[in-house]
Amino acid sequence: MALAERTRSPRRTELIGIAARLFSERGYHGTSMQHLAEVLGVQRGSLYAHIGSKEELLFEVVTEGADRFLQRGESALKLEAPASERLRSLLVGHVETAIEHLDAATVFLNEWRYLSPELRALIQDKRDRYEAIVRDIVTDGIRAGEFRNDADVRFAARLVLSAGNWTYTWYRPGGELGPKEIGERFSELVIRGLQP
Amino acid sequence: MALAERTRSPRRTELIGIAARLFSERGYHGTSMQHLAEVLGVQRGSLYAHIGSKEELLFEVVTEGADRFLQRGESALKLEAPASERLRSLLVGHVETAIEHLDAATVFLNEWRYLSPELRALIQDKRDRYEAIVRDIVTDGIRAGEFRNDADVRFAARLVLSAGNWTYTWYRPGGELGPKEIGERFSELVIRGLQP
DNA sequence: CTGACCCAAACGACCGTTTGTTTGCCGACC
DNA sequence: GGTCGGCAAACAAACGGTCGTTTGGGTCAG
Repeated sequence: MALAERTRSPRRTELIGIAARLFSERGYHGTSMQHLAEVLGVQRGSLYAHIGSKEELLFEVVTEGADRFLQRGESALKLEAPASERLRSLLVGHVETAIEHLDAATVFLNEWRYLSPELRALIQDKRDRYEAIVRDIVTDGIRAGEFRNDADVRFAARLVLSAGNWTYTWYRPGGELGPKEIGERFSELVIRGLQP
Repeated sequence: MALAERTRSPRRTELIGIAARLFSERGYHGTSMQHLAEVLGVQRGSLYAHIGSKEELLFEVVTEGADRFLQRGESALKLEAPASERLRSLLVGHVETAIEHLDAATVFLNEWRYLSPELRALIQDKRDRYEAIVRDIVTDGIRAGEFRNDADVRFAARLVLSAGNWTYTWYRPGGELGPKEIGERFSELVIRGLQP
């Protein structure tokens, strides 16, 4: 059976969701097919009716995480607004994505390196595209005079990504601040740092 | 043999160094005793002459990483200087530590969660102390009027930690910029963001 | 001759994956 | 309306291999 046909199976989708949770909690190598099967309520051999391999499962989860970030990033880039506003939108979207899909985001950020070289390259490509989006926005801001023209674009972009990507390590649901507030505060600090 | 006695054995130290490298490259669960033994040039059972368990090895590496950060942080806190200068010193020291001991730092940041609850609590304590140091410096800066008094201390501290902690994911030795330059640029951006 | 160091072998458990078979449900046809 | 083919889903069992760890005996330098 081709992968594309299996993709729509509800049972398969359910399994991917379970994998996202367990991989984020115990790590990819720390999660066995046995663990996954127990949560799904099935024998471990039965999982192979829905997936081709354990790695395929990791790839699905990582891709899901990557695509969410990329989608949000691209819509922030396309906004008709000043660069600082687009940067704010991107950072808020980033934090929201990371928090609303905490499991997939955690696996995307932590476990993608355990993919085989071929699959990892596909993800690396999406990471590169995302980082390019951030750099483009910062560059626009410098050109428009919104940001200091001596700002180092690559460092500014990395500060933004660092702030967003570390969130999943300390955020726990039910805190006093929602995703949006967190993103707003981060972006305010970062944008102030970039202003002339 | 007590743990304290074994600690000074050169062979054991060598093993811990190998563990730092392999755990950082392949993850804790992705590294087997077999892998470690091969690099040391020994049968895997022989490793147990030097350590009590695989987890003890992880604990040693994580502790090494944690202590390095904590030591640098404490010396930055004690500096006789304005808060902005101490914050700069801390961030530079953080990045330097992360880069100079990239393996131990990576394991400390990534793999500590796989420790058993008892050992993990010991590390969590060090993490808390480190975060408290950052918060203290920011609070001092606000009190002294160096930083905006509407700055959110916890968010500022987290931005600093995020910037520092994400470094290991993208830094590769031999780049154009050294650890010190990287730390300086980050701290400049952050401190600007905090100024009134 | 004492320790530090290591080997060879084995322990039971678990790993990811494959196989052949069974189950229960579906729409199609008599 | 009843029966039957087909099919997705799951089972039980086994594959060869690896896991972390223990044991007992050997080697060799101080």
